[in-house]
Amino acid sequence: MRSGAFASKLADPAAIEYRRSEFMGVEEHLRESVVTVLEELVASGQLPPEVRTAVFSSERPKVAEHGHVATNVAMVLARVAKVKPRDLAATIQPRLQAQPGIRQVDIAGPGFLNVWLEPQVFQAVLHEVQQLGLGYGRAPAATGERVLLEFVSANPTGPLLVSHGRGAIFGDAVGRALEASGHRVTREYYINDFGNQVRLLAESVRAAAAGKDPPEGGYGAAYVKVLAEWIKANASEALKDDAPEGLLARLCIGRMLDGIPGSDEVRGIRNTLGSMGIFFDGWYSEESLHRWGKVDAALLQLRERGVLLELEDGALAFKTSEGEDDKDRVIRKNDGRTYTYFASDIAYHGDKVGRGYERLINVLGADHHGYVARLRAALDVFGFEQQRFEVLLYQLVSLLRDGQPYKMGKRLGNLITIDEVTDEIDQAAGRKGAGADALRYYYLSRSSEQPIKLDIEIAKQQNLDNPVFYLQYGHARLCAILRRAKEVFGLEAPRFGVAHAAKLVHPDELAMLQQLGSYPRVVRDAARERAPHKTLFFLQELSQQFQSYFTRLKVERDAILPQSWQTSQPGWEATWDRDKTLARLAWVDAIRTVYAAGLWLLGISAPERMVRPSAEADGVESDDDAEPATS
RNA sequence: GCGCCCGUAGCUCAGCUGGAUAGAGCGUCGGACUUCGAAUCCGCAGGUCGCCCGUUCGAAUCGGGCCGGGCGCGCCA
Repeated sequence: MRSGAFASKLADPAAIEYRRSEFMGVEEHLRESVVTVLEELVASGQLPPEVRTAVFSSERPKVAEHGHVATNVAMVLARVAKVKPRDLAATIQPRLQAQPGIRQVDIAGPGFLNVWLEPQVFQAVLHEVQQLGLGYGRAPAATGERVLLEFVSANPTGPLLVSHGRGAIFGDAVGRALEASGHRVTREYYINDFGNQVRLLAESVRAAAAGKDPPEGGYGAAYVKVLAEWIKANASEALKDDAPEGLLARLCIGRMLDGIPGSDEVRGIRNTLGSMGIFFDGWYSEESLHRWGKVDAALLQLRERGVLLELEDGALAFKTSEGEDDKDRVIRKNDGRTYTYFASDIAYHGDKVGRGYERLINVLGADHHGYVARLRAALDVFGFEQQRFEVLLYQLVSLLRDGQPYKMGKRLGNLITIDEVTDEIDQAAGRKGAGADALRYYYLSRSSEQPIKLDIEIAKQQNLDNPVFYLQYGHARLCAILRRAKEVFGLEAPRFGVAHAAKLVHPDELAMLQQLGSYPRVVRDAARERAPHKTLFFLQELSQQFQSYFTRLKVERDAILPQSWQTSQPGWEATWDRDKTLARLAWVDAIRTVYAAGLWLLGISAPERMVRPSAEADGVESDDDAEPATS
């Protein structure tokens, strides 16, 4: 089951087949070669069969002098083989060197095997990328688990705030990563449209419509007044004293979700998410759980399981303390009829189980950590295996303003919404969607386990030197080369041909092919570890490699496309290596393909052109410059 | 007090299923434009990987203990 253990794969023929069909790049070429050599040594009795249990590395060394790829196999096997690492390395070395595609093998340090490969091994990556196009790196679709991914689920009693953005973006990126590794993902937003907060919103709107202050604990931000105006104009009957119970609340929630046309304050949660490329398959209403009797039904199951406890004061509790939780949790208050949110959540998760998913994933902010044990207890009652339930906690976003802690409050009227931040960046960058890209990049450039400090002012204004534009620029630049090739020289990237590929011999070109070859592994790891930031760091590195190469070519008086200093010479075409240009175009196109695939996994757009902003011209009052508090 | 997360360059962060000389961006300083897109590239400087023990050929990485910070421990959601 452990990936990396060649033994388990050899033991299972099907696993071998799977592995062979799974392209894993240059490192995997060495891994296979090592396995072949070890099998030879086992067969000839020079190594005990136990070496098959070993887990060894095959990776690109940090320094170029250590080869294209290196493995620690001799060090790992030394103990079980009862030989010194360097002696074992010496046994493996000549046989490994004889394997196809391997040019040279050195023994180094405590027993590393440093390996240099033939160019064909790298060039094969180009073939693979061309074959699969944007599907490169992705597992076959719909071969994995059926997953229910619940995220955001923010209270619809207000617009989505920048802090909600992290959960939304992280959850969406996890969903994309899971899909890329073959899982079938259903995205769901649980709407808390029931209970006290909703009632408070309705009362606050009623008060605002009458020109009064909100009730104790109510909502006082600007959007409440906008809601009140809309209700007055479009559904004033809901404000009457004899209006049906809950009508006003339903109208308010409806507007918070779908927005009020033309209003910046109430743009609608669905629209906010949609503008960031985040779409849900389901919007599950808490209120409907009650309306359809699912809460009562769930509690009946709990009662039958004997996990309910009547408290002395009339309240009803779930004996969650029999599990991991540290105390029992009340599900019906001591008035004997009011359910807590936990009652709804029990029913909701019971419903999820009933829908037959193989895996349930909840994305929650770290402040909900204490809630996990409760959910596990509930899922236990419904017979759902704990291993198939995951809670992904992301650490919180703390807001700063000009370096000082910034407290948001629903009554303070100082809410910073996602829309507000993305709008400002859109405007500064002169492109709709730039803000969403920037926010996505910012949140995905940190591990979910890392707390984030977000400075509002910098988030809104510091945008032209935002690293997201570096990535996008890299992509646009690749597109520009391909565009120019076609428009000026009538050349298009050719299909893979061995003769063309053989023209790719520049060390940087081979190194980048190696990098492209590791992309499928990055996708797999990002999905398996629920760590989309790994994809982002991969792309960052890819971009750096290319831009560095591109400048280096210039220094070396070389170029992908013929330059004016060449074409201005009469008869220049006689000395032009046209096949090399074609090979490089194919190579550029492969990089662009992986680039676009990776950006898609992050939900960041991959523009083919970027309009360069006039740097200082509109420089957002740049006199109080720099003070790089954040990022 | 208990639980989870974090502590790596001046700042923001990667690296953590143990591997060779710990990386990137921003910032500082110095270089590279005849632009296949310079929103770029190259270089210099910058580190007790919070501290202490332990595990072993080898620890930023694993285990234990401390120190410091964030969050949680509601009949709120």
